[in-house]
Formats: sequence, C-alpha cells, structure tokens
Amino acid sequence: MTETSRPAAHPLEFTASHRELLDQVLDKWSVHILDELCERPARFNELRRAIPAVTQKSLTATLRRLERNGIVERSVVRSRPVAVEYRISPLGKTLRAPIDALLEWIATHGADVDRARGRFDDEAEHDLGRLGR
Amino acid sequence: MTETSRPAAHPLEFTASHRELLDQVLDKWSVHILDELCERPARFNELRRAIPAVTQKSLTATLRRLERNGIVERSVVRSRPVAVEYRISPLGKTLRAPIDALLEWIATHGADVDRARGRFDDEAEHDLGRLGR
DNA sequence: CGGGATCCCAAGCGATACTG
DNA sequence: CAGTATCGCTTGGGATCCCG
Repeated sequence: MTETSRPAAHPLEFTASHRELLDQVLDKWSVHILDELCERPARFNELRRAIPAVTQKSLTATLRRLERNGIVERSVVRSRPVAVEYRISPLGKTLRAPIDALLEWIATHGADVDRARGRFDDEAEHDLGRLGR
Repeated sequence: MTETSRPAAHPLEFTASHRELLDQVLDKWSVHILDELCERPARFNELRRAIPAVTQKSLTATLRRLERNGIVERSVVRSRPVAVEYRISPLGKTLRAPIDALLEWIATHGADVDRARGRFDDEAEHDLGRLGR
C-alpha cells in the first residue's frame, strides 16, 4: 500500500509549469549565456562579442528572463557611460550540474544519434524507391 | 601550458547541432512520451490516452522524430487491425539520467524560481509606479 | 487502429532603426 | 554603452477532416 495506481512510476510528474521553466532556462540562448557567466561576470556587449550569433534583442530578452527567474543578477554601475554587469546567481550555479549532464550526454551519445538518423533516412529513401520512386 | 586561451572554460562547447539535438529531445512532448515509454512499451492510442493534452499530429511528429534519432523504436505487428508498438531504445534509456537531473533541479529549485519571479514582478510594478503610474 | 493532409494562429527570433 | 521599438518571417503546434 506504499503505492497506489501507478506502478511506482518515476519520482516526478511533468506539468505545464515544468515545461515552461524548461523552456525559459534551456531556450535558444540561455545555455550560451550561462556558459559565459559561469566563468566570469560580463557586461552586455562583452556577452554580444562572446556569443556573436545572438542579436541584441534576443540577448536582452534572454537576460531579462533569466534575471526574472533568479538565474542571473544584473547590477548597474552609474558611471559615464553607464556600466551594467551580469553575473550568475547562486541559484543559477545550481543549474550547471543538470545542464552539464545534458551536454555530456550529447557528447557521449551524439554520434549514436547521428548514425540512427543516417539509418532512418536511408530506409526512408529505400522505402520510397520500393513504392515506385 | 595545460590550458591555452580559455581559462579551462568548461569541458564542452555548445554548437548549433547541440542545440538542434536538445530541441528534438526536450521538445514540448518528448519528455512526456519518454516518461511513458520508460515504464513500458505502448501503442499509439495508449500514448494518446496517457498524455491527453497531445494532439495526434504532435504525437505522430514527436514519435517520428524520436524514432529517427534512435531514441524510440517502432514495431508494426500485422494483425487485424494493425498494431503498432513503441518502446524506448537502449540509447533512449541513457537519456533518462540527464533528463531526471533536470527534473530534479526543478523539483528542488522550482520554488526559488517562483519567489524570484515574484520579487522581479513586484519591483517592476513598483518602478512603474515611481515613473508616474 | 494508426496515422496523413490541410489550414491556421501565436510565439520566437532576426533585421533594422532609434535613444538616453 | 546598453538598451527600446517595429516589422516581418519562420515554425511549432492545435483543430479538423480523411483514409486503409
């Protein structure tokens, strides 16, 4: 009677708010930014240079989102001209481990995925041929 | 001289193909599907019932994508009517650990994120008030 | 049962121009 | 330097109808 209907499923359920959080934290640029900020704090244009592909709009949006979620901290130094520094928060640091786990999975299994894709696409093309081109 | 320009960055670089793979494996429905298939193989309409929010189109698309990437395997039992079974592949099983790491991060730190959002939104509203409504 | 084919919309993002 | 504002495209995904 330690478990009810589910066969000891797995520990966690995956709800809509989980998905939302994942989307915000693993979106197109978050990982890049976290990469940079984990090594050192950086200013806005430093990040732009470090991640050349990001547009300023997306960089702003992603930083705001990460700041809102408590993952990065923004501090304004009122000098001339203004200096704004972004750094990773304590909460943000706890995100490294799970993200790195993901990246390591890609590093070790990415080649397997590539091979699987090759097989899949070959078979698809082959099946297409069988059906008269 | 054990390190060059980068300050021993971190082990992995995050390229476009990494991003693509992440998108395919962590997309809106993949996690749900993997959750289900990790516990037991399932048929198409079983998955639909297990994940009521998914549309048939998205379920088909996601399963195809996961199959192409070698994460799930599809087998057709030619009976009357046809029976199609999806199950997780060995490669797919290796994905559990990193994904669970992510889900556990959410489980343990999700509340922190919520509080951070509350603070951020409050400050935003407050700052808005200071600027004349 | 297990899909395929269409239509459509909102969100994400890039490109570009402007600002305190 | 560190953004904001607009425009427009591309995509993911929902809704719906149809099929072997």
